Amino acid sequence: MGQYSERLNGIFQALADPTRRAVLGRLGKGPASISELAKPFDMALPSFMKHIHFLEDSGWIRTRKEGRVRTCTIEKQPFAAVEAWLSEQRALWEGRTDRLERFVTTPRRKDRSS
Amino acid sequence: MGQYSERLNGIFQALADPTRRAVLGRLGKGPASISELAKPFDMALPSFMKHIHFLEDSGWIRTRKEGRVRTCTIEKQPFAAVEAWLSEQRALWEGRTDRLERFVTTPRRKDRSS
DNA sequence: CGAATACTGTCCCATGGAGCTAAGTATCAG
DNA sequence: CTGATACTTAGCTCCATGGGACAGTATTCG
Repeated sequence: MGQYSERLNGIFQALADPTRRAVLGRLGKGPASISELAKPFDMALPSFMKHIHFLEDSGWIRTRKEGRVRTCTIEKQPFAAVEAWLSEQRALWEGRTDRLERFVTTPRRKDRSS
Repeated sequence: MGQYSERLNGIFQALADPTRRAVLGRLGKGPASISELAKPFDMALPSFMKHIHFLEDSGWIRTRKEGRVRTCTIEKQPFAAVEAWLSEQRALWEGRTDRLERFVTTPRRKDRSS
């Protein structure tokens, strides 16, 4: 339950940046080259590359260079890790829903924005 | 797909730290006071408080002070936000699994009834 | 060969994160 | 009133992150 903690640090931190989430969104549709990925972002290439490296180091993507083009593909393991964490958490939560009813049964003030 | 982006930044970044994940784990079992939450961590209280504030600012917890004791409770809405993001991502992914088969050799476990 | 393309390496800079200590405030117990 | 408890505020380090500029390398094209 707790020793892949370090891996989760990077996995979640990678998601904490909108550029990186957008890159994952794009890669979810299929592999792409660096410059193709970078195009939508108004950002210098070296800056953008840092995001790519972060995604690669944290395990979200894999990259491979052919000729002068580096192609990126998404990895699915981190999704599983995130889902596993959510499951654990939900299990705790649901193990005590009764005690929580005073808080959650009232309709939340927040929009459900889904 | 992208306008709650800012909220997700904080939501994910909050999870990028093991102390904060542990706090959420603890709070998943029920509300607790600051000092009760802080006890397991070898950390000065002000340092720990930053994590609490981070969790509160990002929406993961709510706190309320009664007398001199501040009690923290977990919020469920960020879970929904994370799950929504995962769903979006999984949808993209699964829309093209065929093209990905060369990378994904392991059987993909579908979502288990969330 | 020479030029364009696609990264890559290096350095700089501002901000923010994560930790600390020390001192302050506000209950609560006696 | 005094003292302990439970935070809170302030201010300080150190390092990581997210951005930039600029120059360099390595392919590919004409």
